[in-house]
Amino acid sequence: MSTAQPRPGSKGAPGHSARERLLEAAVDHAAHHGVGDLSLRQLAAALGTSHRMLIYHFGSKEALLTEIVRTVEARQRAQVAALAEDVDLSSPEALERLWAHFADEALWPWERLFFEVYAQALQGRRHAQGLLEDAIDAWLDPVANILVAQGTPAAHARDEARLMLAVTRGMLLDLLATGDRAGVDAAMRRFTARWRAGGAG
Amino acid sequence: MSTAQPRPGSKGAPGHSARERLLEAAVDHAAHHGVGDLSLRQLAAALGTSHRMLIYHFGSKEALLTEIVRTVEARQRAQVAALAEDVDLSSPEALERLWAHFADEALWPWERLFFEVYAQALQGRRHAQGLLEDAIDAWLDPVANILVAQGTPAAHARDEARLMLAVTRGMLLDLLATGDRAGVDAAMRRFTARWRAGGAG
DNA sequence: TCCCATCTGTACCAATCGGTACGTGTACCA
DNA sequence: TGGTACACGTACCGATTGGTACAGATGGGA
Repeated sequence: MSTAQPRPGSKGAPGHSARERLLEAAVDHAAHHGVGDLSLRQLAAALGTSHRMLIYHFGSKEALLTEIVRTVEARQRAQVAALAEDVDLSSPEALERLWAHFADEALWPWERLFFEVYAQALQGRRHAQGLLEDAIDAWLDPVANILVAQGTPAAHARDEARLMLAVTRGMLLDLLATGDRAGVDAAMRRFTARWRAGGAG
Repeated sequence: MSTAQPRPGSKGAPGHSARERLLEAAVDHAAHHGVGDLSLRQLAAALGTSHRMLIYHFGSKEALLTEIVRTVEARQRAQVAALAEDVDLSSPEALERLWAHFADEALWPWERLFFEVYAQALQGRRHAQGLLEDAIDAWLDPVANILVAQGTPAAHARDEARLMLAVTRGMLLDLLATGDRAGVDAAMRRFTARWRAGGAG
């Protein structure tokens, strides 16, 4: 059964190859159903293909999971870069604006997936290690730059960035568990207000 | 359909029943090997028994996992209660003392397990839901009490507790991923120092 | 002594898993 | 026209899974 998708075998459009279409759909499925109890057959059925095709295009389940993790990671990084351009970093409300972005309910499936893969990586699962390596380090410089633009002395910027990262992720864990946006926002305000008052220390 | 569940505790020594001994060993095994790819046979082999016994004592794999989660949760809560008694809450170094406790490498396996189960709960896994319900709420009052003893106005205590919880968990995520105790401690110091300076706001 | 409840292991079951063998259809190139 | 490389599905494989059937222990009360 061929779907109504564009050229299945066209070599001229590598950006829309069958493999890339499958990967995109697989990542989306992973975001909404998790990756912990994923089987090739279930995934293939959800994508309208057979598990044989997943093996064919990705080699193995492990390789497919690795690719999914890499894709999620790349999207996250692209998002940070985009945010750094969209938001006026020197604005006093920049931090609130950034938090409002990450707390948006539309991103929850992706954040759930992030924490799930993160936890799997902490337990030594091979396919998740890629995310673990960059989970902290890749964020420190971009966040530090934002903080410097906010007036933080460069000498403390990386420590402050590490703190900011921890606060954001801890708050997201709370938000995803409770769904209590108002309560989490109130707690976050305690942090940003104090940060702005004594940030130059 | 359903096997006849043996009611535990009918014996005279419930504290040392075979079931409790198995559960304790299973929890310990879960802390060191994770719970994501756990099979009854592998677990039974590690505990020196057969998977038949795990089914016999706990009814099903799902029920065993639920019990493991409940045990981990109970231990955590007992730990908080013990800490609140051990540490002089009005001491200026109380927060540092508490953080030093949670950051201790001996607890890392338990914290890895906590985050793994937490993430599974966020993905809807039934056996993990118990932990999710109390992951935030059960901690707010104890932590708020500590903060009040530190001088935080009661009006802000719960918001501050929520923030403190998020910072601690975010920092633990960093620590478990990087193992960089010094770096994480430095970031944490940025938080506690500012908290002490402007905590009464 | 017999009985019954608790506990444990062996052998087995159907289901599902990741992965493979093999045949087919199709688009492009010569 | 024939060839070839890719894309795809059906049917199957051995291994492993959670769970069950059943047979043996063991020990305390009658």
